[in-house]
Amino acid sequence: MTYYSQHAKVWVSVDCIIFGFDDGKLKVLIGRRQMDPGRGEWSLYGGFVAADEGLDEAASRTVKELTGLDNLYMRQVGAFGKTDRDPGERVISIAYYALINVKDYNERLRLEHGVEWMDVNHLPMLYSDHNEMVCKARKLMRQKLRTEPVGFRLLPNLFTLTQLQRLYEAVNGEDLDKRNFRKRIKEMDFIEKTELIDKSGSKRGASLYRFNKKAYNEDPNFKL
Amino acid sequence: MTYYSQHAKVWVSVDCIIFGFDDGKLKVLIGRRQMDPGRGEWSLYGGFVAADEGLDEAASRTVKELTGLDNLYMRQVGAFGKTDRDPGERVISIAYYALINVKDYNERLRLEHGVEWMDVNHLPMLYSDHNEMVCKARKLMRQKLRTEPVGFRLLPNLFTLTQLQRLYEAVNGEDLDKRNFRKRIKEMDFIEKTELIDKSGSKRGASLYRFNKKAYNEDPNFKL
DNA sequence: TCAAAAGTGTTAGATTTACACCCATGA
DNA sequence: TCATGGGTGTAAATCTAACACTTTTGA
Repeated sequence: MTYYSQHAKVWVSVDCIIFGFDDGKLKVLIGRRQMDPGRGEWSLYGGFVAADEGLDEAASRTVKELTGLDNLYMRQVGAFGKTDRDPGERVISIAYYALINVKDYNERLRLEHGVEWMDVNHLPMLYSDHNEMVCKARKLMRQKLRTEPVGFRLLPNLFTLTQLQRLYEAVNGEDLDKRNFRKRIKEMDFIEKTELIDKSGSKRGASLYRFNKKAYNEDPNFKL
Repeated sequence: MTYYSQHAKVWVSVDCIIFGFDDGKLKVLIGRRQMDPGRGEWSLYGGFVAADEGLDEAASRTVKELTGLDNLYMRQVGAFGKTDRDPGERVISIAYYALINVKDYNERLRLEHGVEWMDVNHLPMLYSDHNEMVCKARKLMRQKLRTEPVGFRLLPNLFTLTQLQRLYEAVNGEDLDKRNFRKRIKEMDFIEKTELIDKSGSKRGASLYRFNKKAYNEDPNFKL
């Protein structure tokens, strides 16, 4: 006790970079900060870590509070701890990113919290070091999407190959060749074609696919 | 103020995974914990983050305290914050890894602190979640070494190609083909051959090379 | 003289990239 | 009937991986 107590305690918060994919663009949920300091500035959504709560827990709770969604794909981005990062007090913040399907986010709930989806390529200045957090989150997320099949978390359960391709284009910031892309998809047996057709995106209609997690676990050979 | 003060404060520490390369093996500095709880257990070296100190700063200070070394290559591994990770009190710890040349570490100083180099593949059980920290640090470090020329930080300024190859073999955990390895090195103009010969490793002697940082910045094409 | 590490090119196979046309349908 | 997005294969180029012998020298 004495050993600990000679040192200072600080506040620790979590900040969440919630990624969504809509209109062919990678987006992030941001809102106007409701409290001082920094009231009115664009900001990520965050919250304090409670005394009896782990960091991952705090992040999940915070995202659920905002979106009502559970069991999301979330990963830690890192700890941000410059002494002057918060203009009010010393607060160390642990950033997390989450992947959600924008359609799963209830519109009313979104408006209640006053947050909106903003194109990650055209973000305004954010409160404190939040732009840095988004930047690092993007890098990690991109790397993850290349090597693990988590991109599906940004799409509906059923999706077309064009949707999937657009997603990867948005994340990597470069166009992909349609034939090469589809060739690679065909090699991954856990991306299953269904009998269903989506007619919303074209007159002809496109086959809907789904990600089969079980099949992936049996033969996890993913690379994009 | 009131906004902050309704939340709990916690202790925040840093823990350092200090990597070295010796005897063909990747090693980590660990020592017996000198304080309760966990006195006597194998542990990483760490310290508390002071109120007026950033996280990176705290990590650098801690490593300097242990090794006397400055300006090391250091990167954050992440925040570890399970509520019960520290048996005494709630402490959130931010892990950092550092790369040092073992020859730069003064032996007397090492003994004074009672730490030793241990093969990263044969670590004992460590205090709290320190094994996890090492594991994550290794992953990040390996990824970094593949894509950026930072491996040199684990070697003397002048090194032979065999030394460099052994380093990469130790980090990646697999043997490399000598000819292919040297072919790749030759393509990178910032790895410069000097006129000097090292006779310590063989009768014939091997050319010594050096990393030219300036040349790298002008044409940063690294891949191993 | 021989053991031990240094140094050096070529080739087959695998992977990656570039590229253009027909199809089905609703408006 | 035509505009729109869906769907399909091949060939060249590049990259990767496998492989063995000669050199130097101190012991």
